[in-house]
Amino acid sequence: MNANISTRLLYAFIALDDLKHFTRAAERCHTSQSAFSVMIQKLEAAVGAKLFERDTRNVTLTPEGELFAEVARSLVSEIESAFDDMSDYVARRRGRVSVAALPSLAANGLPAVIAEYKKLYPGVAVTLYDALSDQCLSLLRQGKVDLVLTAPGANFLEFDSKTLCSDPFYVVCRRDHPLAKKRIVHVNKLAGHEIIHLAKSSSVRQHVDILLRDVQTVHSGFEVEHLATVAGLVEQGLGITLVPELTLFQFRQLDLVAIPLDAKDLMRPILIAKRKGQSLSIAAQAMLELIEKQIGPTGSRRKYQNV
Amino acid sequence: MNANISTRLLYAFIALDDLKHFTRAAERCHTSQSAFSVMIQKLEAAVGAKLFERDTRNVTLTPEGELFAEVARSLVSEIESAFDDMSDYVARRRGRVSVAALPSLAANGLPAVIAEYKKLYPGVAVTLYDALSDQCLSLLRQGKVDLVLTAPGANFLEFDSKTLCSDPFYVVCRRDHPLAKKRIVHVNKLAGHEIIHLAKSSSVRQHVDILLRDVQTVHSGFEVEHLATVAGLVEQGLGITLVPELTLFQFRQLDLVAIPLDAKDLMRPILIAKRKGQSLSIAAQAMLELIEKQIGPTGSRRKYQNV
DNA sequence: GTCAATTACGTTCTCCGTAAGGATG
DNA sequence: CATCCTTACGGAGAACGTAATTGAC
Repeated sequence: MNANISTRLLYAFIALDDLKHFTRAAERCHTSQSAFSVMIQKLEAAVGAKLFERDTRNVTLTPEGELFAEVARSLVSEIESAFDDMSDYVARRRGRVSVAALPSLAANGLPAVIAEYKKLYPGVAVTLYDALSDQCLSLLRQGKVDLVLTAPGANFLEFDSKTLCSDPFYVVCRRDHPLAKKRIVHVNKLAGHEIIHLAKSSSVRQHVDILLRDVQTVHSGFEVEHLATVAGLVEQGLGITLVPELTLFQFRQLDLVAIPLDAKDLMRPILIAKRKGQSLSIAAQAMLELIEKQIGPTGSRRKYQNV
Repeated sequence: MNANISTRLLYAFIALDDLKHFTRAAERCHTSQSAFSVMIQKLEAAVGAKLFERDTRNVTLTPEGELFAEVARSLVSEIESAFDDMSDYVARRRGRVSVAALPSLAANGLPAVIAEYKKLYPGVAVTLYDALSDQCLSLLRQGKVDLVLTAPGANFLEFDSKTLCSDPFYVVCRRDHPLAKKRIVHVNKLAGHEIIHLAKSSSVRQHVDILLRDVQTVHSGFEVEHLATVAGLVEQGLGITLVPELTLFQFRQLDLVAIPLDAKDLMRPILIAKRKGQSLSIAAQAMLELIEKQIGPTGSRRKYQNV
């Protein structure tokens, strides 16, 4: 008794059980009647028992056939539902994607992408974490998220990553500030100005420090955690600040001006990362592709220029 | 996505999931590694998704692969248990046989057969009905029993039947009866004797009437239902009786003598019958064969001669 | 350079369909 | 004699194994 059954045999059996007629059952199975006859014989050999009592007139189940009929029908339905299930995942009718992103990206670029994604694949559950870079990467390491959008820190070799876009820096100041009228500001022009900083741990600050390495600016004494705080401080005229484009939304509503910084070579790269050597689920792959398409390397400056 | 999967593919998948190594998994599946590689590709095509992430060093499941792993393992275990189940039936380790028989056969020949059967196939449940011929056949018609052991009545063409043995008639009388000393009695010698009869509806009586068609016997006036009653009456010297060999056990214990009747051509045939055009279960087939072997046409006279 | 999966390719074998055979009512 | 399952047989396609190739460490 060799249990190497294919689903075709099970379908053949069920067809014959339903129709009790070789010729018609063969038709249902899209095969010739002789081939069908052989298939039934094969199945009987595999099972080790005669399953149908047949002469040229009648086809009936043997007692073992009746037993097998239950088995076969339940197996087929299990197989079908299993495959339907798989097919749902493959077709992204079901599934799950988890993305972690820096708050700036989570608030700014991603919602549109996620909205589009949900429109395309309404059955897929999308989870979004907004967290600082380290936390994002920790989530990725733990397998809690499929994708991470962040600015590069140390140890990026641990992951498969790809630059999505480069986030250029802007000077943000009050409308009545001397710089406010400029169309573009060179880094050197920042000398002597009071700068409101973010905390040293932030990735933005690290870039700013590099930008201002050779410029003699004045430290305002403020090192705050949140951009909203920075915005408040700037609005009160306590200084100006340097932030990447993707965070400019934090300064909207206020009477502030954002001026592109002329330091094209020193932009904050935005990376998308996934676990190394581990492939993405089909749902996650689709998310990755959509993110790459929508937050590609092109066109981001234009979009967010007006604060 | 074509769901025509064979169990071999599932086993291949599971082997690779277990071993994470094509070469070793191929060995477990008794196939070459190249064939195995193709099998996995086939499975992936059938499922419609890449199931393993592999390079020459590492083999890991993709997210879809993990999903499929659950599916595959559960399917395989279902298939295996289903086939094991069938195989139990085929090997008569499990099953059910129901037999209906005339009380004389149920009490006499069958218990030994059933005991032997239970010894051979302890897992098969055996049910025995002892009933009169009509009831037996009714049970068979309803499908409540697989086999019937009875003496032929009308309408036996309705069933597939086969003569098992012929049940010769005996004269039963008291030890002090004139016939008691005979080694064999010819029908003619019964003339003038008082006969205790069974009811007209019994198959035994119908045969007796034929036997005695041309013999002038005296009717004792008794027409009773049960052989035990006949036995009691005979023991009290109220007459003699004619019964087939298989009922003689009813007269044991009593001080009676059974003498073979010299009427070889007029024996009660015992038939075994099953439903027409419906094959027996494997368990029932085995029972039929055992019955034929043990209650065959030979040797029955010897066995029951001494009352 | 070695180990391991994939691809190439020729052989074998299985499977299918046409057609003949045989049984049944 | 008509129906319809089984068997026979030849060809097409699939699967397999050997061996060459590619790729990773």
